[in-house]
Amino acid sequence: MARVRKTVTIRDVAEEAGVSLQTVSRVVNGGPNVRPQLRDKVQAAIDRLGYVPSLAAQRMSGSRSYIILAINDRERTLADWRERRGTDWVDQMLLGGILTCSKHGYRMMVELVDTHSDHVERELGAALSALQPDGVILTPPHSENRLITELLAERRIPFARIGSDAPGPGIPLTMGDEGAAHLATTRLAELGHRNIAMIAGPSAYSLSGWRIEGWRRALAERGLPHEGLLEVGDFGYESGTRAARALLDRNPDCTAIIASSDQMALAALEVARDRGLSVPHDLSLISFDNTPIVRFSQPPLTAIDQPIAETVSRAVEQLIARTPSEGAAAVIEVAATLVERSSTAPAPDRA
Amino acid sequence: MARVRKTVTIRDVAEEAGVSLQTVSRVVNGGPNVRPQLRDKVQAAIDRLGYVPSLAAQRMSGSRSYIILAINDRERTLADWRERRGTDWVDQMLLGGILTCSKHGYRMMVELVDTHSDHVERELGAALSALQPDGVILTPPHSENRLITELLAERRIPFARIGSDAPGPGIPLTMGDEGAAHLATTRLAELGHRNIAMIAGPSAYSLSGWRIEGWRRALAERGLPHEGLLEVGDFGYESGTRAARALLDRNPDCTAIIASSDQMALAALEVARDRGLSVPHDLSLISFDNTPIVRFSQPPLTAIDQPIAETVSRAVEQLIARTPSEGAAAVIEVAATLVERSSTAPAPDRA
DNA sequence: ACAAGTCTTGAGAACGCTCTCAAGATCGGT
DNA sequence: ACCGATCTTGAGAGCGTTCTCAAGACTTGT
Repeated sequence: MARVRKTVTIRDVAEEAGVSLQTVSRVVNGGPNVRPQLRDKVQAAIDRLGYVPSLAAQRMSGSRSYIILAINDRERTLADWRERRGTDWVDQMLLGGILTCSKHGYRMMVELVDTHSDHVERELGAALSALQPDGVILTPPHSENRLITELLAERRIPFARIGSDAPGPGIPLTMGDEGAAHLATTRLAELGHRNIAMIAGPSAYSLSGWRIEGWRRALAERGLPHEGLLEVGDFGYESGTRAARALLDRNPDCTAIIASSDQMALAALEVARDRGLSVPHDLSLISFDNTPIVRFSQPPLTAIDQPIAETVSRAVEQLIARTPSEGAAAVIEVAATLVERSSTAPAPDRA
Repeated sequence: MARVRKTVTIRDVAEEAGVSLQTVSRVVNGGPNVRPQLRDKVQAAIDRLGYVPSLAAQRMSGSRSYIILAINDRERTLADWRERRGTDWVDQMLLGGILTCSKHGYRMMVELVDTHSDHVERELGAALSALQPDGVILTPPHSENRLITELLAERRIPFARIGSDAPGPGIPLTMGDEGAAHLATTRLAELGHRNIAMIAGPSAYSLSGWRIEGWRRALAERGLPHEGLLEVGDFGYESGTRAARALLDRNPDCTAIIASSDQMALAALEVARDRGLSVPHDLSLISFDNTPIVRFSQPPLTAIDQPIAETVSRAVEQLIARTPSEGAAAVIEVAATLVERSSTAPAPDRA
């Protein structure tokens, strides 16, 4: 491959191959109706020159921008990040997206948007105008933000809503939260636990509700109680501490807790330790997320693995396929799985 | 702000304000020589229409692309990510970069490149041609990859080399590895440890060497031994297990270990536990990285905090300032700090 | 062998922006 | 007031690509 001094343009290739710009463009984009012989000749010139089309120019000429924009909550992301909180949400999502994007010749960009501000519309609008992405991926808690979904629908930009199953524009994807909570609860019930508590996430997240539902359903199926066994946190460590304390104070018989985030679970673990409760001997713990921090705690936590990367990957594929997003797309569900480690054990005997 | 149906272009603004395109462009780019009165009028039109210049078009017209490209090692990143290994390198780097970029109106993109393949040049070349970034950030182990740095220099794209202090094109930035290792070692020596071991990283990373140097220097300053106290790992958990075992087998008197990554340190912690050694009572541990996993282990680990975000942020700023990268830039060093937790204690008495 | 397609190729405009350069307006010094 | 210098504004070209549309080369059916 020849060393390149100046940017190689489609014009250089056309000249090199002795054809018109249009023909080169056709070859590059795999267009039909090009004689095989000519196609080879052009391809050879492309390889020889190391030509790669400029994204900017492609975008300019009215075709796609080949960019997928992923929207994250700025506030939360930054807090997690600055304090090294241990959420690998961005990691998972970005890498899951990047991989799938690049497989299709797309690129992924991350945008942090502040949900609470009333600038949302402006911030997002600016990003959309500047980037003109071919698709947008919304993550909780943006997924069901009216302002955002409407803006996107209005601009006719295909978008995916992760963690939302509501009808409306955009492709909805969920990670099976109801089922996962049901699974975790059932697993604990099978181990003999009868007072299974839940530390839920904030109600602004739909998935918080789904998880509560799954937990309730499993409990109801077995005639187990749920009164007084629910606490709400904000996914953060401190809120987990508060919730676990309240739960344990109120329910001396509680032998199992499901936490809606790894951090809250770790906080519960700490609370248990403080009170001389052994995990899993006296108290079983299951967390949601399965981020890396949960593998190295003592004991390592049993956790529901949220298939973030896989979900984002699916979202990207949907967007690239450009499903005619109009007409209520069916909800895509990527199932979460239970990763058993050492924080769960049969309920202690105390007949 | 008016609801936008079609993309607002600079032309719309010009019309709205009754001026020429050029004038709008000047106002947008803060150009000089525009009468305040006119400037206000144009600005009003911009706000009214919600105009935001298209990145693609800006790039096309020969100005900057407003894109900074961050290059990461594909293999390593993907392994870490798939197995949820707990490196928050990408997170830190991306977010540190995004924040600083957006502060200056730039965007950051992440590219995963495979160092080992001989396609490096092609892969990277393609990314550069497609994106035409205004600057590139190289992370270890790419920072000193000749093929890459030469390609970048040749294309006259300003770039930063993180974790490299070698002379040559590109802005070198380091995180004070030598000093950090020296600091950690000294701290342990002050606690009375006399046999302080190090589990280093692979030699392909310059920082591995720097850390060894810092450790050696601190040891030498106090007349402490280093023979047989060095093991090399690959930053991964398993290699840490191997190294810790070898170290402890060979040096029964070893009471402190510095590991060149959190995962290797956690592995050492596990090895200690297996052998009935209490951390920090029998064995002190200090790790490099300070990723979130290290806060929730038992005990939480004392660690050298690598200021990745800050470093990337500095790199971005340098690139945007477009220092005439020619002419050996001075090495920029962002100092690492020691975060003391509970894995370090005075050396056990065994006179 | 001829009209009526179908393939293949190319010419030229268009995308939204910034650059260069020139023209008109304003200013300062004598 | 007058002339050159400086400010302010605008017209037009050009960036690298794809789109539309038309022209020429080949087929095919009768």
